[in-house]
Amino acid sequence: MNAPRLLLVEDDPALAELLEFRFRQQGYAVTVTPDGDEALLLAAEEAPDLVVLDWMIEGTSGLEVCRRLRKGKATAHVPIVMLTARGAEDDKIRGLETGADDYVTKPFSPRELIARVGAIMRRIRPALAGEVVEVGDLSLDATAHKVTRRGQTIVLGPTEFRLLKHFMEHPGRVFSRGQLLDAVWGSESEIELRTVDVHIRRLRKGIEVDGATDPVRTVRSAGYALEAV
Amino acid sequence: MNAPRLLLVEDDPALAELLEFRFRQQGYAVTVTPDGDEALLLAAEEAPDLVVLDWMIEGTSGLEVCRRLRKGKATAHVPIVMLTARGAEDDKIRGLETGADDYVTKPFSPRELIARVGAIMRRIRPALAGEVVEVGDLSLDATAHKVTRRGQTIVLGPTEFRLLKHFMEHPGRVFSRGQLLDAVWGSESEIELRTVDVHIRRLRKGIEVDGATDPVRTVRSAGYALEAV
DNA sequence: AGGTTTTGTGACACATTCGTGACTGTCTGT
DNA sequence: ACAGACAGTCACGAATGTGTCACAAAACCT
Repeated sequence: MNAPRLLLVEDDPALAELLEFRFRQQGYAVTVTPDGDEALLLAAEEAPDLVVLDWMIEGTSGLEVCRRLRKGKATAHVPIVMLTARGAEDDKIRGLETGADDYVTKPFSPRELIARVGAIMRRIRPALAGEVVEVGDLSLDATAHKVTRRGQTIVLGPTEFRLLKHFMEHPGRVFSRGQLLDAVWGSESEIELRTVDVHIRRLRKGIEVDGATDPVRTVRSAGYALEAV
Repeated sequence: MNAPRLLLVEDDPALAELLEFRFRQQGYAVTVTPDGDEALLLAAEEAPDLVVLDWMIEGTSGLEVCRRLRKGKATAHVPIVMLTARGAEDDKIRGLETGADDYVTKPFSPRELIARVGAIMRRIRPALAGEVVEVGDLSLDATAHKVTRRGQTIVLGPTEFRLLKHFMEHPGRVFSRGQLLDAVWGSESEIELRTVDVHIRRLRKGIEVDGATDPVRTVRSAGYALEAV
C-alpha cells in the first residue's frame, strides 16, 4: 500500500476526471484540485511524489504555483509536469525556468502524459523505480527489498520496511501517527494510532547497529521523523 | 488549534452569511460585522490575520476604515482585501493607495475571493505552505518541526514551539495574553492569562544561545512581541 | 520616595505522551 | 495440525510537559 502519490491540478472537470481515472489505473494515488491555492496547501500536507499542473487554473496561476512549490522546503524537489495550451512557447520557457521538469502541450493523449509522468517518476524518484535511496548511513533498495547500514545488511518485517521507505523518501520531515497510517497502512485502515509507536520501536530495533545513533527522532505531541545522521 | 483568523466587514446579510460559511469551510475562524466602526474595534481586539472589507458599509466608510487600520499600530500590517462595486476604478485606486493589498470587483464568485485570500494568507504566513520562516537570527522549519538560531539547533516543548511559530508568522507585532491564548492554545481554552507569562519565560530560556540578545520584547500592560534582531 | 500595578521566576502537583514488554490472533508454509 | 513470523492491542512505568501559585523584581505613577 505504498502507491506513488500524484497531485493533479486541473480545472476542467472532464479532463480532470479522465486523467484521475487513468492515473489510478496505473497505480497512482491521485488527489485532484481545480485551484492553485488549494494545490499549494495539498502539496504541503500530502507530500505528493509528483505534481501535474495545468497552466491556466483558478486562483494563483500555474507559474506562481510552480515557483512557490520550488520555494517551499518540503516541496522543493517534487517533480512538476506542466500542461500548456498549444503553442504557448512563452509559457514553456518560463515554466522550465521556474523549475518544471517537463511539459505536455494540449491537446495530448492521456497515454502520452502517463508515459512522461512515468519517465520522470523513474528518473527523479529512484526508489519508486526500484533503485537505491540513501539517507545518512542508511541505504534502501526497493526492488531487492533490502536495507543496509554501514555495509551491514538489515532485515526488516514488511511493515517496518514500508515505514522506513516512506521516511527515507521524505527525510527530515515530521509525520503524525495519522499521516503514517495513511501512507504506510493505507488511508482506509482503522488501526489504533498507538500501533504506530510499536512499529517505530520495531524499526528502531531493526536498524540498530554497533555504535550508530538512532536516526528516528520522536517529536513529542507531533509524530516521528527520520534524521539524516 | 491555530486557524487563521479573518475579519469580514460586509453589510449585505445574505452575502455576509454566504462568505462566512465558505470561509469557515476553508478552515478560517471568521468574525463578521456589518459596521465600519465595530470593525475597527474588532480588528484591534481580535488581531485577525486578514481583513475582507466591503467598500460600501454602514458607519465609517471602507476607505476610512482602511486608512485607520493602517494607522493603528497593532493593525498596521494586517493585509486587507477590498470588495468594490463594478467599475468603480476610482475606489480601486484610492483603496490601493490607502494600503489595501488586493481588491475584488463585485460581482465575484466566492471561489475567486477565497483564492485571493488564500494567496495573501500564504504570502503572510509562509509556514502554512511548509516553508522555512526566518526572523532575525531565528529560523523555523514547520515541516521538520525544527528551530535553529545562529546555526545551533534548538529544542522546544510543543507549546513553546507553537508560540514561537505564531510570533514568527507575525514578526514585530504585539499580542496580548488573550490573543496568544486564542492563537496558540485555541479559542475555547480556559487558561489563566498569567500562564502565558510562564510560557514566554520558557520560550526565552529555550532560545537562549551564547551572546545573543533576547528577541522577545515585553510590552508593559499590552503583551509580547518578537523582535527581528 | 512611597505606593501601586505589572511582570519575572522558581517550585510543585498534575496530566499527557512515549517506550516497552507481553499477549493474542492470523496467516503461511510444511 | 504445527511452528514460526508478523501484526495489532493493551497496560504500566518512565519521561516530559503543563498550568497555577506565591513571592521577588521591575516599572509606573503621583
